[in-house]
Amino acid sequence: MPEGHVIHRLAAHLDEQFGGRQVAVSSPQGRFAAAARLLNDSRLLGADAVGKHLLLDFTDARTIWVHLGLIGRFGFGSDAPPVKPQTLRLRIAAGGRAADLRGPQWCRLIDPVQRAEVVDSSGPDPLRPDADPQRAWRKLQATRRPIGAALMDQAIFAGVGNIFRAEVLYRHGIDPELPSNLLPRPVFDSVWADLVALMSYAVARGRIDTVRPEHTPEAMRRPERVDAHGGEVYVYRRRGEPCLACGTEVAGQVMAGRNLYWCPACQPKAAS
DNA sequence: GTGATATGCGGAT
DNA sequence: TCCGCCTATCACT
Repeated sequence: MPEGHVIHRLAAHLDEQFGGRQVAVSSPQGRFAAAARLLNDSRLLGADAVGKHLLLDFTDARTIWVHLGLIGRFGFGSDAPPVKPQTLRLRIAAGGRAADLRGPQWCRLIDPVQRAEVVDSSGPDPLRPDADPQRAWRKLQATRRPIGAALMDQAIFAGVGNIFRAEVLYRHGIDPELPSNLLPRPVFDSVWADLVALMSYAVARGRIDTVRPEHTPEAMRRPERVDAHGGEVYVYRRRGEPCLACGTEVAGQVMAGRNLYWCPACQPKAAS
């Protein structure tokens, strides 16, 4: 489920439901049991998101560091006995409500030093008001790696994932193979502003929409047409389908270990 | 039932 | 560049 917008929504929701409250912490699955016992009945001070990292701060300088990975997810419901306890890594409950974490890549108890390391190792996060895009710009200047790979690097663009990578490149007509250090500064500024806008919208709406009104086919406006990832997109997972703007077949290729999609006509190679 | 796939990442090769 | 990991879902037999 997770690009940065999902984590920011989770942080806000957890904060709203459990922030400032004494909470029951458990690990029905057992894999987080020792830490859960330590935290049980203590107070959750707040939840914060940095890129794809979710940080749950408790009293006594204890923090739960959650990274959902590819398949992790939080579910919210009552604190009735869980349906599949064998996969329930972490439950946080108070007032009859529970937040259930399953399948995370990491769920660890960390101290303030480790917490600072998580924050410091992240690049600027377009969803955070304190983000400094200049840090991303400097890193791009120092590498010839394709911009399509750099966008997946959490030390450069924290919170950007495979959907936003494909979509922001498409919306700016950028060839994914373009070396990062050849990206013109005005284009970078525009990409950053677009990430802020697209990701903020995704936080607010709980889905990713990137298609401009003039490119939205009538058939796509119907709710039932909404894609499995939960929104309307130009190229993500549309390999072989016609580009919404020009009709060219959307291309697909693995880059940085993940499937990348783009339109060869709208995102042409730079003339050499 | 089986296998492929998924908005991710670290470690081995 | 490949592999393993964590879990759920969906297209197949």
